[in-house]
Formats: sequence, C-alpha cells, structure tokens
Amino acid sequence: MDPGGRDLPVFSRDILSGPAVEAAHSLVGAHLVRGSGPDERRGRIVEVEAYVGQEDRASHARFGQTKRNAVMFGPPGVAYVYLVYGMYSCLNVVVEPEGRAAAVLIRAVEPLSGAAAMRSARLASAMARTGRHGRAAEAGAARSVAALPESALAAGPGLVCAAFSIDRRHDGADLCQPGSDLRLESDGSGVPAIEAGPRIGIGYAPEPWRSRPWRFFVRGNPAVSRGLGR
DNA sequence: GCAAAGATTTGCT
DNA sequence: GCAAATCTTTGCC
Repeated sequence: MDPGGRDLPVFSRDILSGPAVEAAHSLVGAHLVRGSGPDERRGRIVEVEAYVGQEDRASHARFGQTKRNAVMFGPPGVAYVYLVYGMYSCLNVVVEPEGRAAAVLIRAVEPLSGAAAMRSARLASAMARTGRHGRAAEAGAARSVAALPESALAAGPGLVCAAFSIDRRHDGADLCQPGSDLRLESDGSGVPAIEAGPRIGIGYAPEPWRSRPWRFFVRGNPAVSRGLGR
C-alpha cells in the first residue's frame, strides 16, 4: 500500500515485453517497492535508461550471452543486477520477449515511504566502504549520510541499490510477482513531463549508440541523479 | 593465465 | 574539476 493508502497492482509484464525504449518510458513514474507493512521502502522511479539489444554497443549484451548478463536474455520483468567498478550494484529490469537481450537501468528513485530505512541502508553501505580507512573516515561518511536531503537517498543507479539493499543476490528475481519482496507497482496517476537525453557513462560506445536519447527522466525532479536535467 | 576497463560515487585539490 | 577506490568480467596471449 502506498502512502496515499492506495493498493497498487504490480507492473504489467506485457508492457515490459514491448520494445525497450517504450518500456523504459513507461517505467518512469512506476514504484520500486521493497518489503511490506511497516518495513516497506517505496520510491517513484524518476530516471531510467534503455539498453535495446545485442546490437546496442553500449549494452552489456554487446558481447553476446555471458554468465553475467544471462538473465538479460530471459523473460521480461526479471531483475538484472550487476556490480560496477567493483563497488556498486546496479538494478535493471529485463524487457522485450525471451531471447532478446534488452534491459532498462533504474537510475534514480524518489523516496515515497521508508526513507528512514533507506538512510540506514545508505549508512550501512557507506560503512562497508570506508571501514578499512579508519574511524575518522567512518565518522565523516556517517555525517554525510545524515545530512542528505530525502530526495538524494536514491539519486543514482548505485544509490538506488544501496538505499533498497539490492545486490547480486537479486539477479534473476521476478519484479512482477505480487507479494514479492522486491517488486514494481504501477502508479496510475501518471507523470507530468518526461524528458529524454543521451545515456550516461557510456563514452566507450561508438556512434550512433553513444548519442541515442535513451535516458528518460522527470524534468525538474530533485531526485534525478547528479543534478542532470534539473 | 594475465592485463585492462568499467551502465559510479566520493572526496580532495 | 579530477582522480582514487575496488574487484569482476572480458579479451587476448
């Protein structure tokens, strides 16, 4: 149940089985939900990126099927979670029919409920990273997390996973299953203005892939990553 | 079997 | 604004 007391349906797997760019666009405004009852963490997706298939030279699928990206080749509505830069997890939603390797990266989420739990999870993640650098580093990180505005708790792909405690154990989890611990729900109320732009962090990809406007975000939303598009 | 780079974030110069 | 942190995955020898 969302903060407005509404009971929302899980996100439609049919929509996710459609073309990646369309699926990405429709995921903006949907809810990402972890847990239920008083422990529920819920946020509104405000930024995504589409990775359209093996032909997309920016996609992890560009080398064909490997152990890491295997779930991208499977059925839609399933989580593809990978580790980037040895430190951060990133959450994707597998899209398009089974056999087509496409996914949508969830880049940013605006907290709707469970913000305190998200902040604790961010703190736990920061402690794990700074622990070996000593007490002073830990104290500094704790202050930084405590000072974050609510809108910044999941304002980036690595931060979404930190705030929702998502890691590679969730790789392959079904996000369209009612009652699942980690799931997508649709918010019928819709989103005002969705803007499109080039994807972030894919400078290694040749044109035309590098410039394709396949990043979608809610214009002016403070939870969009790194101030992009505000 | 080894070298290189990465769909990021953070903190310091 | 830039570089470091950190480790898995991929590509090539």
